[in-house]
Amino acid sequence: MASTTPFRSGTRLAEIRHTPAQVRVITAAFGLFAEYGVAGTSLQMIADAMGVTKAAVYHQFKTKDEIVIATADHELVTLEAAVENAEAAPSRVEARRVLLLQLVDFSVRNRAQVRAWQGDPAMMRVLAKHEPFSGLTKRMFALLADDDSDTDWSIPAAMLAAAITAVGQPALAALDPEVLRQRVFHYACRLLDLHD
Amino acid sequence: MASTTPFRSGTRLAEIRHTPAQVRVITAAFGLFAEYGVAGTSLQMIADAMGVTKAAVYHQFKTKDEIVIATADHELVTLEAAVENAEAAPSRVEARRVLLLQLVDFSVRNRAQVRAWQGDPAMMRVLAKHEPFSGLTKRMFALLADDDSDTDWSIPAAMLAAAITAVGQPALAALDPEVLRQRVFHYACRLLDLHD
DNA sequence: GTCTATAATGTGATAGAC
DNA sequence: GTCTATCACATTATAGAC
Repeated sequence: MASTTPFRSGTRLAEIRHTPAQVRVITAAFGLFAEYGVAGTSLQMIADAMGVTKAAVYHQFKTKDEIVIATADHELVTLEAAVENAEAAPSRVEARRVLLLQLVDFSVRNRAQVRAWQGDPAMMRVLAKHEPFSGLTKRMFALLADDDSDTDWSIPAAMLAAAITAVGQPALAALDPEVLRQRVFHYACRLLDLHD
Repeated sequence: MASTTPFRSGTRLAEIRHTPAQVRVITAAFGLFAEYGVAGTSLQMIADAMGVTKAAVYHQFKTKDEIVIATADHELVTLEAAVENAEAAPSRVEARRVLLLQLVDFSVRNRAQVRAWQGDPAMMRVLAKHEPFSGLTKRMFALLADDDSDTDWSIPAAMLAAAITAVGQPALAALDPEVLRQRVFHYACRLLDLHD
């Protein structure tokens, strides 16, 4: 039976079990969400992309919202690992550096998906009610704002998050990933007044 | 620089005639687009927000895409004015400064709308095929990149555009507009290595 | 300009056969 | 797990009355 789960501070680990069939739905759905938005993606489009019928998709997830949450959880695993790496850093300055590097790396590797992920109202509506997401956001914010000064970090943090996801813009699609990684990291450091 | 401005080749002025009834549709639609996204907003929702029926909305615009384009044009008038003000500046440094100030001011005044405007895939799909928008984007980019160095401005320009629209994030909703304006401008200048 | 009525299609979702 | 078939409802869109 389910005894008291060893989750630390209410934040559940995003290590959720998904069957291979569910992962296929998640992969197809996430790509379509990035291209057409959550509201602009129908179950029929997901089924067509997988080469199956709507009912087959419904056998894996009971509702469309469950698919949205599952795609989010699937990505949150990577973000959670990045945050945990940063939290394990020896100093606060180093922790910020590690977090930034990993956020940039994560965004560059996903590009368009990351941009849609934070821009879509329908996606944000479900993520706002999703504890693992809000918990991760708080931990990231704490890492960024944890310094001696009495600066209000809410504005630069919000601008940083938005600026990093700019890697998904069509105008930058042709750029080499390594160049993009380095230069986005450089400008992100400048935004936060860090040395890179 | 201001003397050589007869360059309106193909770029139509966004002074498009809209009847009062059409403006009422545009206003209602744009608010809903910001909250639910374009794909997540139905004609029924627009009609309900206006207190009329669907057919009354259809009488003003033949298709949903026409409503999307009309809302864009309605906002582009303000952006166009900002670009023209910047282009009329006496120097390149001053032109950039004027453009930045007006972009920030415009974004703060609209907040959530601006964020949805550039984040929604459905909105971007119609704007990409819309010449007045791509023309304005090119003129803004030219103002930002117009300097002596051989720097590639595509990355910081994309990050800047995204960072400015961060003013629409829910976490910053409670902040005083004037504070938001000043601090976003400050960080935007830092991103571009300008003095503010 | 706004209404009622309706067409044609797409939507999320369910039931039951294989 | 996937399929066919179907449901109730919402969607874009049209036609014609007031």
